[in-house]
Amino acid sequence: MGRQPCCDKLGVKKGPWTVEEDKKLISFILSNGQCCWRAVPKLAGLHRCGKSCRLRWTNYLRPDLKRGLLNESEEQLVIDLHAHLGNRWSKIAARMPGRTDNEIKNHWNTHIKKKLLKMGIDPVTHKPLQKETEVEKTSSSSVVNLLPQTEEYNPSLPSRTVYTLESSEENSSSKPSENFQDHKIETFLDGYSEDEKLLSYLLGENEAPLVDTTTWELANNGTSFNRCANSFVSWDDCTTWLLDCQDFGVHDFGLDSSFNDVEINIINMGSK
DNA sequence: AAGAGGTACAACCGCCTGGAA
DNA sequence: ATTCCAGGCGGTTGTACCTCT
Repeated sequence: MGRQPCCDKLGVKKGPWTVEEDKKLISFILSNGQCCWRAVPKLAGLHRCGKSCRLRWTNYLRPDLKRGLLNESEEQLVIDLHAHLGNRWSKIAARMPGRTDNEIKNHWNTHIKKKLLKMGIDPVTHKPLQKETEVEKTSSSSVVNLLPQTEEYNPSLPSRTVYTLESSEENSSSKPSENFQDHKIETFLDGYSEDEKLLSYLLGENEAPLVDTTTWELANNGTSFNRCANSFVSWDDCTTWLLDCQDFGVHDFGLDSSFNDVEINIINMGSK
């Protein structure tokens, strides 16, 4: 007996979400909060699987998402977290407010993995690739000095992966030098200090204060829904339709003056 | 200008887990 | 103790977009 599908496959729409569908989903979540995803499509008037709705919300529509490419500091944090946690993207994402597991996973697979390989670092073990190391030994290149010096894994201490990523431009146009190495380490340490707090939670089972006030201050200062200004290119009119929220009920919740209040509402709903 | 190949990322699939009955 | 189910997770796929030739 096979597992029962999460929803009736017949009549369930697949593929990219339309603006109309997004509107419906947002409207529903704002009105009812996040509960019982299986019921959401029906109640929200969507011909989608509940799972699909949850994914769309958590990965794309949530107001606290940052959007846009990960910056250097974030990339570095991902690498460090990955060194400790492996492919546990949700755990990694939990340490990076505003980022989703899917986003981090995609970024890892498309950017970071390649960069590490290019640097002769095994993206799985975070150690120098065997082949590369041997080659480097014989060629006496200084690049070998830039390979990660990951400490022995110790559950009580966060180890550091001491290398930094270099851009492909850097990689292709400049030869490694001592200065370059220093710069890389400096860059890493700069980024690391910001992330020290988060990293301190890495190896313990105690959860970090994942959603801290700063995360939501982001929402409060009006930047959380500006994804169109960053990279949310598919919604040319994203602000327009948000302003049109009154058409689908935001009015009813006294949220028509400011979407930041809506976001705060979501926080409250989520914390219930 | 057009086709081929590469890249980025949204979305889907199927398995796993934990809680409720 | 067992079964069922919703939600969560990680791997993979599909496709739009970009770059190169």
